Amino acid sequence: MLRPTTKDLAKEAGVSRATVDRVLNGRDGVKEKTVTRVNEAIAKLGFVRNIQAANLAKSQKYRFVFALPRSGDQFKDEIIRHIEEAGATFAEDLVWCDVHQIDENDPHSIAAFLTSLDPKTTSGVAIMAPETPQVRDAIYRLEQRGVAALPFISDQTTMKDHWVGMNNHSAGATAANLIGRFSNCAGGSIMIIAESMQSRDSLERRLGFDAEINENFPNLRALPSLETYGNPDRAQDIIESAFRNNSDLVGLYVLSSEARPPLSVVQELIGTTDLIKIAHERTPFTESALKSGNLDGIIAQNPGHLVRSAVRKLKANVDGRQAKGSQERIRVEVILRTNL
Amino acid sequence: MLRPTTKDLAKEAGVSRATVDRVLNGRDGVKEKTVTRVNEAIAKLGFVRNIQAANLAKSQKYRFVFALPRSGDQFKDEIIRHIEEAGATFAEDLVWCDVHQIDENDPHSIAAFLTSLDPKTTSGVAIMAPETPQVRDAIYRLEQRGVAALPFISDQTTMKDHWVGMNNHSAGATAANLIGRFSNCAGGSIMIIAESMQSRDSLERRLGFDAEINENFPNLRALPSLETYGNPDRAQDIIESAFRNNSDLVGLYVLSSEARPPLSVVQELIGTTDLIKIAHERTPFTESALKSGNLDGIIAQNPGHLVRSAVRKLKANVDGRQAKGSQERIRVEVILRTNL
DNA sequence: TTGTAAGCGTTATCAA
DNA sequence: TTGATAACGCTTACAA
Repeated sequence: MLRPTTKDLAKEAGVSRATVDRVLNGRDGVKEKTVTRVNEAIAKLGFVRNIQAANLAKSQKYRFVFALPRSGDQFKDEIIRHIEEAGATFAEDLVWCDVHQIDENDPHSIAAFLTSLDPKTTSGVAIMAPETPQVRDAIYRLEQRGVAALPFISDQTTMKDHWVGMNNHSAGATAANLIGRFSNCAGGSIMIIAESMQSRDSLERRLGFDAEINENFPNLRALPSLETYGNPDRAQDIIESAFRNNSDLVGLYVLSSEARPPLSVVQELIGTTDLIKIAHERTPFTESALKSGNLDGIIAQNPGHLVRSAVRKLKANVDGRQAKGSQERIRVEVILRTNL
Repeated sequence: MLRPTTKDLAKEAGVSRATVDRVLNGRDGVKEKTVTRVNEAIAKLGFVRNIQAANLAKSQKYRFVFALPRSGDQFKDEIIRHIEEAGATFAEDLVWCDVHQIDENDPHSIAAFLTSLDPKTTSGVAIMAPETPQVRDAIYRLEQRGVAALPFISDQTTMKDHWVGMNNHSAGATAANLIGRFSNCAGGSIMIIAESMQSRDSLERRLGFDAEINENFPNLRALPSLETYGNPDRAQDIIESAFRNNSDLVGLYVLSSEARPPLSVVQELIGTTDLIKIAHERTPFTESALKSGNLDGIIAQNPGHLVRSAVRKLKANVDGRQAKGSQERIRVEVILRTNL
């Protein structure tokens, strides 16, 4: 039942523990033949290294920075809250988490920030920012310098599936599915409100939404996306005019992560209504809207899970491991009044 | 940035590290005054013990047993699969997981098994079994002997909120909510199929279901629960007769964790239909039923999360810690065709 | 290219 | 009631 140690490996391979360590960590300056012998011993004994002991010896500590947009509302607050909570949870693994605010619309300043990170003090960064050439390059250079980088919530195409966040296509499709099924017998049009359609996330949600509507709900029609650009006056104007011009509305989909600003406008404009309303992310606002019947469903990604998954992935990266499979998939959660 | 160590504590309190260790671990044979001094030093320096180093020194290993019912179908298989996966994930924390099958309907044999567990080889047990006096007592004695015990999926009232599983009242209510909203304009009755209504879990789901229907869907009527007792012939009979006697059916709720047996019977009896069907737990069967339109929604608890949460809670218990809050809440998940 | 020996932060076994 | 001292499994100077 006792796992073999480096001592056992050393004996088996007829070398010292220092040499075993060199092989285990891929350091060079070891004869090819010795490497082979050690590797054979590893295979033969079924050696699994004790990471905790290794960390103890190295006095390894991890400091991770979460780079989040300075703008934002309650969803951002939730994320920050969970970063703090994760800091407490992972403290025993010698992990520290910090939040750094970035200007999401200023790629140069983001790149400058990433460039300024010192591998000596920072083990990794989780980055929530839209994809731009500057940021993409900065991430690349960061990893060259030995700082782990991980796209967070906002996708970066270059990183393939190395990122943390939910499948936005599926999220949009699920919003459409809910509106379609909840409206059942009725036909009509659906208003879609976004902060901006510039980001990949928004596009994917919209694509998923349209695909689902077109495929399964022929009597529903998704209107063009209204973009608020985070401007309350503009939001007021375009939403009001959309209500005027569409008398057959049956549903409303708030596609952006921060649901409060647009939904407040809507609530003020039309008050209670039997319009079916779906929004993203669980926050104090969406939660209470759900309870009061002002919202029919929330499509959410679990903020705690997002943060912990990011920490585990960054840590695995630093340790030179692969993060474990199914745990890291971020679910597209459906939250209704009954499963708050 | 460096955390204080026992060495710092010893210096601060003017004692040796051995004494610090005694105080930290609540061992006795230390003068009251010394204890106070060490505790003051802990508070003053903000000492946080390094569990990894402690485990290394103790050569601490954790062996957890999952006691699962021998009967069961695909949901049980999913659980077992995730126990194996968790075994791999937690291997680096020196955690081993084993599965042991129990006869869920034979409380004496369950109690005997629990009694047979040796604290030397077993750190804790996660128990999935209905509550009975015998099991309750065995759990109590188990904990006296220093083996951590944790009700798993099946609730045990005596353990208060020390268990792992979803809120079954909320789960039932969510099933009702979905059927209610999906059926929208239609009124009628809802068939409810359970394996048995003996267990607390079933009762709570049923209570939640009824509460939601009564409160929010006055035009719907939940029929008495059909109990299959896990017997295919009986299932066939009672389901067939229920279909005969209720011409106004609009929905069907399979309340038990294993949905395949009853749903297979239903599929054979009525084929495709526009009856709204909701079942529990994500398995290959329910997944494919959702895809093919034979099922409208799944109410699920994430099996991987269940297992990992159990491991973390047992481990925290062994370490004499409290498990961390929000991470351990098992969500009532709603799974639709679009967010599989 | 390899080995020796000290050290990481805790616990355990003695002896005092 | 306390304190030395040696582990635990691994890394890391420094020496050979």
